Amino acid sequence: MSTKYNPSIHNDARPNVGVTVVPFTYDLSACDLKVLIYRRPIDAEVFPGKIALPNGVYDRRVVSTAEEAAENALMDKLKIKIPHLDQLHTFTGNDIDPQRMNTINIAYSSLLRESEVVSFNDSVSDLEWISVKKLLATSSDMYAFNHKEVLEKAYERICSQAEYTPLTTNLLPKKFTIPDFKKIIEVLTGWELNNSRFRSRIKQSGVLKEVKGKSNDGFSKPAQLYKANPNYDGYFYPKSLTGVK
Amino acid sequence: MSTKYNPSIHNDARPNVGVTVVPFTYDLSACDLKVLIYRRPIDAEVFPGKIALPNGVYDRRVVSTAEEAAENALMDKLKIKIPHLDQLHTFTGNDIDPQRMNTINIAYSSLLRESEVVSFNDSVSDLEWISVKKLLATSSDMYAFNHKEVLEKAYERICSQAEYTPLTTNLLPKKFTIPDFKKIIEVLTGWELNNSRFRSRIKQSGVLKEVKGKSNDGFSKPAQLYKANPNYDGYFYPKSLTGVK
DNA sequence: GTAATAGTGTCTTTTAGACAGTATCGA
DNA sequence: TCGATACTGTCTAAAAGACACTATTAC
Repeated sequence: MSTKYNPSIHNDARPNVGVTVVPFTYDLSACDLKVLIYRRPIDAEVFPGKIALPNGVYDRRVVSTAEEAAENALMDKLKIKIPHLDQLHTFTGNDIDPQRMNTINIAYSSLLRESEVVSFNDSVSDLEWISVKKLLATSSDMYAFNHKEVLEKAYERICSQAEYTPLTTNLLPKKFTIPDFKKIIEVLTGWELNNSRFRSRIKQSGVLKEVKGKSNDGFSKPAQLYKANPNYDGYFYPKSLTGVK
Repeated sequence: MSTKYNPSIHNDARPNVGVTVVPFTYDLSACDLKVLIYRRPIDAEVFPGKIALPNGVYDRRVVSTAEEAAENALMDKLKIKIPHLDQLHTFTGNDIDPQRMNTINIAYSSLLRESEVVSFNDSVSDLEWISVKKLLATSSDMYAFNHKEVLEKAYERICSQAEYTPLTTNLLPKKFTIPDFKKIIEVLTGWELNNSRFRSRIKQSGVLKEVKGKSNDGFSKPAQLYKANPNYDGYFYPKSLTGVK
């Protein structure tokens, strides 16, 4: 690292670098977490027809950060400009690419609101929002690259974060109800939450802010709308998010 | 990523890739977290004389994973074979290297036992174990590359993990006392822990295993020795590690 | 004996858990 | 009115917090 930069000397040492994005959204009516995948073209030279997550090459002539490369990969698929991106993990090794290139794969997860992305479902035929639970039941050789491993890690992370951060509010509409918020945590953690506890914790912590308006599903009591408190920093009621029994 | 691998075509796109390791140890008698740094040579072409963390180039001809490159970087400095490595973050951009090369820096933290590394303190003159708190008070232009940023992130992570995982046991001797364990958590979190609570949690959780023998400092009651329970998985008493007042 | 730190017990306060009960909508 | 879900209150159980007390070492 201390030698002067000389492209012709250094190029040969350099590994192939790519980015992968795991775009999540949450289907509020089905209470199900979904991920965006595409099918590799039938005539692709590697992994034809396999399931893949949005990805791209990190080309230093085109981008200057990996976040930029990840944004471009999402943009390619969804035409979304400023997605919420979290760096997940950097995978390295010879077994990511079938040609056994020594590859570096910088993976991101992205939490998206259903309303912002769902319209693209039908228009592009190789794209699909698919239930994460269903997809994870699929054998890893149905996936391109190491994408099952990436998805597993991203899913594990999001479920774990649902326990102690309000990050999942990024998957809900901007205005949502407490039952919505409660439900998504229950879905991701597998717990059943105590209702009155949950509500008092929200009040105490200030994690949500009440906004004007009520939900109305047309056949039960309307619920107060809230938004995520943008100034809230830190854990979401550290630990008291324990389940019923 | 779908095009066949051809080095001559792809090389030009590839960024410079390096690894950085943040090696931590804990000075039990001073109750102080330390980090291993070296001074860049005076005649180095970049950052001469600056403070740097162990680092190295990721050369795809030499290593096949980033972990391997990180192990080599530590090995260079400390002759340690199998260090405990955690992937921290991957930094990317044009501002890591002064020549404004587009660089990818995969950073790791490493938790080391004092007994295993301290002997190298004196032998190599450009190496130094230095108090993290003191070092972080130093302006970022005393550091090489983005190494202050890397150190800050690693320190933040280790302090946060001290709250809810038993990871800090990797910084203690293999056999240690409950007061030792309590103290390191107090130092890293800045809390003062309730003694009887702390002990009952350790019993309940099974995070430690009692071993034969007692400590003896020569002037107070000897304390029972414990080791980290290798089968313990998950959080260390999720969240009940709250402080005194 | 004292100083010093290890380790336990016990009481009070806080928080979680269970669940009954009230509120507000559509039909 | 009823069915459905939102929301509140109250009692009990469990865990945290404060702190006094006992234990074991060197001197």
